[in-house]
Order: sequence, then C-alpha cells, then structure tokens
Amino acid sequence: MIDLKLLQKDFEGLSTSLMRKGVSETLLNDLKEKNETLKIAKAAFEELQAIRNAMSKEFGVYKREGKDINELKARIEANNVKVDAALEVQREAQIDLETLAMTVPNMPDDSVPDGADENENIEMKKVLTPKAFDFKPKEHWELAEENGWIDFERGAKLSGSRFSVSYDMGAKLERALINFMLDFNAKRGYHEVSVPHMVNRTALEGTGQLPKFENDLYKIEGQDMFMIPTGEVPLTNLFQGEIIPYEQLPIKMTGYTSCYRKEAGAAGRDTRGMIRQHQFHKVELVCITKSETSDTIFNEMIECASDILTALELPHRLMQLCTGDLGFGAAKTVDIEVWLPGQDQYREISSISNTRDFQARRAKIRYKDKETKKNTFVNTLNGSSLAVGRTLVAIMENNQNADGSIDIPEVLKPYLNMGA
RNA sequence: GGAUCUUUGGCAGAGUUGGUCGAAUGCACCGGUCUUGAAAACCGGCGAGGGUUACACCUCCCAGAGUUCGAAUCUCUGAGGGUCCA
Repeated sequence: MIDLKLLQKDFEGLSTSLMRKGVSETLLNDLKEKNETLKIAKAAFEELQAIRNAMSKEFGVYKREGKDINELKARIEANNVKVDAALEVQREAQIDLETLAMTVPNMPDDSVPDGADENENIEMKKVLTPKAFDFKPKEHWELAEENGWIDFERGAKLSGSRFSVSYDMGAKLERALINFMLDFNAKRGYHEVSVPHMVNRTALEGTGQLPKFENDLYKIEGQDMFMIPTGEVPLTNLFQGEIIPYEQLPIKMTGYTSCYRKEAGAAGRDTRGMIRQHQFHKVELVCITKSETSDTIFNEMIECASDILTALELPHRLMQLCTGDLGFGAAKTVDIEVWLPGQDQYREISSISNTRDFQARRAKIRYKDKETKKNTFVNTLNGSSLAVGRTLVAIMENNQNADGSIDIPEVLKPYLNMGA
C-alpha cells in the first residue's frame, strides 16, 4: 500500500512517480478526492461521537444523583440517530478509499529507468561466457526425455498441461539443487525456514497478490485459503502485525517451497518443457530490514543468487528492470537471466525485489526506531535463489554433450553421493 | 466432527454486580540521581492509529453483528489457541 499521507503532503511527487508505472492521472485524482471525502466524513462523525460520549457520561452522573433522566435520554437518542448516519457515511468513504488504494502499485525508485516493457530493461553485467558448442545444442525437453529424467506426458495425464514428472537423476537433481541452494544461502547468513504452502487471504493481501491478482492463484474450494504462488508470501507474512524488536533486524531468511500458479495470462508461452509450470520448486530469500540498510541487503541478495549460478558454472546476466516491467509491489527489481544454449537466449531464473515499505504497510510489519522512538514500517525484500526447475533446465542445456549425455556440476556431486 | 475453556499494550498478566478503564502490576525500554565507569538501588517517563501549530477530540482490549443512554466487561456468529471426546 502506498502512503496515503503523501496524497496530502506531496501529491505532485506521488503522482509523478506512480505515473511512471502506468497509473493514470484520473485514478490518482480519484484517490486524492476519496481521501478528502473520508477526512471530512471522519471529522463529522467524530464530532457527533464526542457529544454522545459526553452525554452518556452525564447520564451516569444523573443516575447516581437520582435526577430525572428522561429529558437527557431524549437528547441522546436524537443525537444517536445522527451518529449512526455519520458512521455509515464514514464507513462507505473508508471502504471506497481502501478498495482503490489496495489496487495501486508501489512507487518505483527514482533510479529505476523508464521503459514500456521487458525490452527496455538494462543489462548491468554478464557473468561467465557461454561456451561454444561444436554441435547444435538441444533444448532441454528433448534432453530430459532422452535421458529419461522428465516425463511431460504422464504429468499431463495426472494433472494437465504444464505439469511434469521427474525420474531418477532428474528427480535426484531437483532434490540436490534444493539442498545445495539452501546450504549456500545459509552460509550467507540466511536462516532456513520451512513454511506452509497454503495461506489465508490476509497473508496474500499483505504481500500484494490480493486483491488484484486473485485470478492467478489456486484457491481452496470452500475455504478462504490459497496455494502460495511464491515462498515470499508465507516468509514475509511471518511477521504480519508484529512490532519487531530493533536488535532483531535485519531478519534474513531462506526457505524452499513449491509454488503454484495458474499462469492465466501466459497462454501459448513456453508451452513445452518446464520453463513455465503450474507447480514448481523454488528456494526463496526474504529479508526484513530498516530502510537505511535495505539497499545493501538488496545487493547482497543479488550477489548470493548470482554466486549460486557461478558455483554451478552457469553463464548469466543481471538485468535492471525498467518501470514497465516492474511488479506490483516492487520499488526496484533486478532479474538474473541464465544462458540457455538450446534456446539461444537468456531466460529469467531469479527476480530480486526491494518493496521498501509497501508490503510492510499492508502487512503492518514495524519496528520501534531507536532515534525517533516511533514505530516505523520495515523494508521487505524478496528474491529467488533460485528457481529450481529452471536451474535444472540450464544445467541440461549448458552441460550437454554431443551424444546427449549431461555433465553433473562438480558442486552438486556431494549431494548426489557421487563424490567430488 | 462434538463438548468445554481461552484471545487484553513489545512480552507477561490483572480487570465479568456494564459508567470514574485505554486499562492495575511485573519485565523490557527511555531519561535522571548515585558511581571513576558499569551494575544494583531510587525517582520519572513509557500501548497503537488518526487528528491538532499545540491542546481538545475520535478510534482500537482477536474479527463481525447485537443488547444498552453507555461494553474490554452481557448475547450471537466467525477466526486463532488449549483441553477432553469421537
């Protein structure tokens, strides 16, 4: 949620910033107006309420002193009619404003470049050089099926398209990658956390998936529960509604979860293979911190994810997302894209975002600031480190040999009982 | 699934014959006295959100609805937690 106080204090700055993210001027004016309406409605209600409180107090005194109550009672009742009406007005104004405000995305950082879509993202750097093949590298689904690692047909039989089944080394590699990534992150100071894969509505509102993106989520029938689209949701919401002791910050967490996405808007894209599945494994990083240190931590997270790829000897590049490609809650995002020789292109394998206090404001995650002594919203950051399925894809495509066999990265061998 | 108990400020924990309760007390925290310094001791402050130049004032004792002139306190529903039963 954006800071509604900015509507009064710095409407200019707020709208300039949000318009970069494609929010219309009409909507912003509407928002401002609704905020005004609420303010007025609130003042009216509070005044009447103050009268009621005073008269009720008086009522108690009258009773104790045995005075006649009838006249006062009539006055109170008359006032109460007004109170009820004013409350109703205030309520409507409140809901009006909130409904709208919850759909407004976060403001991008000033440093984020303008741009319409992913084509205008900016490459920050490349790590490792793609190796040259003396044969035409295959795409991962071909390799996966040849090696008997992944079975897309039976996945479809069980659950439909965009599901797959892994066997033998395919399955083992998934497991090895998860463990390797968790251990790697832990060495960088992230505490391992294991969380539920189903969460309630409040959690999803906290991180910004709801109310706007309900169509992308799998909902549990008959309950107000959803399958998580990313581990970011439970990890961040662990602290929902809490005031975190100052000394505990920053909180650095890593966790493995499956992720469940309808991929509603992705019809026709990546229909083959395991690039875009309804269910996929991911190891996530989430940090909760003060605003002063959130940039530092942001960079550490990027480095961590990038270093995992380096350890796996996978060429990749860092992309700074432009305003048009920035997600709903993000103030700033860096994507890591891994080289896929079979596809002859870089593909996203990690996305690291700083949401500043956008999620914190929604989820009410605060800490008491040492200097100002005020309860202050934390900054929350999240990032994949890494998407497991896509890492497996990258290993297959980068490590393939002419005969279709695939070399196992050295760092994974201990996890596969293969010795180093 | 049934029964029963429970849900209070950062934490712990009072507060059920409805009003003077936004709420005792302890811990934690902040400021001070003392001390070479620290600890202890003592004194003072200390829930949150909105509002105001500052006050006033409003809201919040899990959530929602109700009873009442008035609810943390009574009733109902829901959610979370405990215990017993199935």
